[in-house]
Amino acid sequence: MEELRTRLFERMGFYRRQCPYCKHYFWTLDKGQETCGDQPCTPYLFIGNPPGKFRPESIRDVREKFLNFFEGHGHTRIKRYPVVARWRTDVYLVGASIYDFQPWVTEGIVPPPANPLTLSQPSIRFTDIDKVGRSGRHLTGFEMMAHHAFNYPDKHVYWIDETVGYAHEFFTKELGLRDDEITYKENIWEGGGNAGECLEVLVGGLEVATLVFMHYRTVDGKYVEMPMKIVDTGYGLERIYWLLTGKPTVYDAVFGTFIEKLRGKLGLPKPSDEMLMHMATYFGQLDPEVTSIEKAYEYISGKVGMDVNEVRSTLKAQETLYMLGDHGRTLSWMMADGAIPSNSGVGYLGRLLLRRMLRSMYVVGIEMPLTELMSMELEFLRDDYPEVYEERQTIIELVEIEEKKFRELLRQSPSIIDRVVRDRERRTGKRELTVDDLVMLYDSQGLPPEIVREVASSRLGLSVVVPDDFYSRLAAKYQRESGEERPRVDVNPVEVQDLPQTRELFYDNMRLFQFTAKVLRVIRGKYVVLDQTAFYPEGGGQVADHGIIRHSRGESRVVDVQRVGPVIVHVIEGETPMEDETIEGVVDSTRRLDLMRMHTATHILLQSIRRVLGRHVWQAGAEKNVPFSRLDVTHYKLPSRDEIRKIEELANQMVIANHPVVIRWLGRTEAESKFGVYIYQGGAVPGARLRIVQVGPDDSPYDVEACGGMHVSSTGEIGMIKIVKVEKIQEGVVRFIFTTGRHAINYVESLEDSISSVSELIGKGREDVVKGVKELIEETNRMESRIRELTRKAVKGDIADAISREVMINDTGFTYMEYENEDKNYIQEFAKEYLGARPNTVLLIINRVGNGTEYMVYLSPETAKRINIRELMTKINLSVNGKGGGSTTYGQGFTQGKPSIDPFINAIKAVLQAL
RNA sequence: GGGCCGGUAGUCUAGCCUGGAAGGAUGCCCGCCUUGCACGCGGGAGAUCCCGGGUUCAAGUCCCGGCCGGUCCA
Repeated sequence: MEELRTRLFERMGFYRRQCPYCKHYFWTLDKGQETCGDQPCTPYLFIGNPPGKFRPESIRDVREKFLNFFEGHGHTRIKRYPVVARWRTDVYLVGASIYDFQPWVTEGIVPPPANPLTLSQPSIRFTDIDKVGRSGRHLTGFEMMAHHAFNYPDKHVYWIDETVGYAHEFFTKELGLRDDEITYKENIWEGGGNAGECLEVLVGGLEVATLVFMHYRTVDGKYVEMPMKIVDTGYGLERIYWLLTGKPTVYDAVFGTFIEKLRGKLGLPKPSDEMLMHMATYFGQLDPEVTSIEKAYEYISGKVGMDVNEVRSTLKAQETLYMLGDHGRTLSWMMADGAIPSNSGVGYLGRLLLRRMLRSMYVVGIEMPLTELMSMELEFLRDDYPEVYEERQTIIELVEIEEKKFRELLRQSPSIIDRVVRDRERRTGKRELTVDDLVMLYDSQGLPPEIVREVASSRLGLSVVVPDDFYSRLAAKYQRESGEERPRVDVNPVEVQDLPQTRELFYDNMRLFQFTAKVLRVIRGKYVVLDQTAFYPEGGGQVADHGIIRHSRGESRVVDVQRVGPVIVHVIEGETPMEDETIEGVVDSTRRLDLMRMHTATHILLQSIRRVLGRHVWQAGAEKNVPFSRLDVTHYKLPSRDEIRKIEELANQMVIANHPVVIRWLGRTEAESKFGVYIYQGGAVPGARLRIVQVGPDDSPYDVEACGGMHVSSTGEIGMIKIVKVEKIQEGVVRFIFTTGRHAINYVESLEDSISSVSELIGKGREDVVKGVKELIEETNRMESRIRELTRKAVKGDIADAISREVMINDTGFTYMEYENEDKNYIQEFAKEYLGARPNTVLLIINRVGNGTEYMVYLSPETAKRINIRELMTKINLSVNGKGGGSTTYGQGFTQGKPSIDPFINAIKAVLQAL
């Protein structure tokens, strides 16, 4: 790596040194400085002794100071992006400000919203989640303040000299630090397929900013110079604020008032600043793994001269408070952006945070409901993130649902654990829980080992050893790569890669249903590629067009249309056209117009759902098909009947209003800044220019999305939007099945038909069907109880019958009943009653079914002590050539044909006589 | 997207490994006790054992498929 010499360093006379510990080179004005100034080589120097002259009253002061400074230096301030990265397919969350511009801006395909620009981007990283609350400086959520400059070959903005100059000026002039308090450490930065040299800005042992000079692409592990040179800086807002306050930890600086308020409510002990300082330096420098926590407590206990147990309990509680502050904020950010806790996707990351919070609260014994804690957190966040506070109702409701699930899990945990213990005991004879059991409990039930240990010892008197590396053992279980997507059509891209891109006539005219084209290729007599087509290929959730292709040999039916590489492939049935000939294509226009109605209706419906249910609603998938379409959205519970009605009303108001549907192509950056990332409902859309579909007039559009689909030109064409069914397809995702136009009419008519049929069947007028069905059900109930009564009478009659036949053999009674196709339940009831009345009797029941005979023998428990029913059954089996067996009081067998009852009777009598 | 666990009266749950008449708790109904209520005691009703197929003389239990719920990981 080349040394990063800049004008600033030369002008001011910085020294370049190498750190003896980490071997990194660094620049400093402090002649006596030996180490690089970063953890773990240099201890914190600022705690209790903040550098600089600027003393911010709140974190907002720092943010404003930064943004104002760069605005004053020719940067345009832009709005922050959401934390949920819907414009990207490769990540769920924004982890840095540069994520906002990847890959389209960084690849040079679209221009940035401004150049240079500055912003403060809330970012989320889960990589150091285990250290949050403990290390004193790690957070899952932080704001990355940044200034970016995008240098093109033909347009240079600025590069290293200016960037380092700005940084130094900001820290010295704005924050009032001394020149020699700042160290610049050289390093290499890599990520997201790009790389570049970087300078880490260190103050008082803390990294407060990173200045990245991105100008390589990583290809096969090698660096390839790229045409663009990007200044990618990241200033840690929370860290800088921490530095300027000199508080023991970043959490005290950022979440201080929240934590103290919470501590007050919970009545938890407050650790001394000295304790916190030792904790922060210890954990800060050693970057400990989970295993060395106990040592840390001993070390701190020695340092402050306090009992280790007291230190442990105080600091554990403190860690939890810290972690709650951080996780709560990250969770609020995510949920306000529509990440609903669930078992998959970005929702799982939300649940992970929630579960961690609940688990820690349980371990420390905090009994406050998480909803209450989150309400406090949201009040705390109110001034900095008003847009998050806006969504508090949804957030609290989501937390409540997850908390309920957790409590339910806790409630059931004793019986779940008990079952596993007994299972283990049966298998190995030992009353214990192995590590495998703990893994299984966590993996399949979500029961964390901390809770299992607690429950096992208090409820089952079992001590459980949880290994220190529990969670990493678990991680080892999951090392597998994901499968790739299966192609939708059996044509390999290689087979068509030499062909020119198919001209897409449907984008020129969405109502072009007849066209002529040249056949470029026919593959295996089944797949046809044309030079141009009006057939819409499956995409954006809209299914493919159908129709016919007329050619010299006759007609082919088009049954599917798919994109393969640069071309559109028509899947045909029937006669095959010849290559190079000119054909006539005819799109099934009725079907296509139906699909256009469905597609525009999907946009209207999505917007209506969002307006009724809330801004957390995002499209999670859709299929526009006939006769029914479906739209999956993120929502945390099944909408009520009332909400569904409101959605339907709102959607149909748009239909009736007959608004125009405007389609235009816009540059990506322009579209984003005009309409926001809401436009990415169908997922990330590639390309520099986006096809923007706007429903409603320009002055007040109802819905705007980036979409490649086919649409009607005014909403009135849809005719009607009818929601057919609403179901929860997975945690956090609700599916709306709906229909439009003539299919909606058909649907309503079929409902009418059903009502008519019911009305006819029950012989009541259409207005009285509900009442009529109610009456029928009541009638059925009455009849059921009547049947029960009659059965009881029949049983009594049969009992009398059987008693009259009963004989005594060796002081034991014997009798029998013979039935034809009798109900098993009836036989059981009879036998139960009979033996209740006459316990000393052996009861034989024969039931003739189909072309065979079932035979049953019943004994009371008393009689069963004298007679072994299995032996008895064996004898009967032999005498009638049947099969059967039984338990102690009940035997059951079956034989083909219908032998007389005598062999059954004789076999039993023989056994009784032999007693 | 993948793995694992589960589905038994209105509710909660045992039984499943090792097939043999589906048990308990709670709630409900009736009675006793009580001035009344609560408690207590006695009795009663309440289950297509998620659905479908298979194996078996016999399936809640074993096997296969599906549906639904939970959970962990990506």
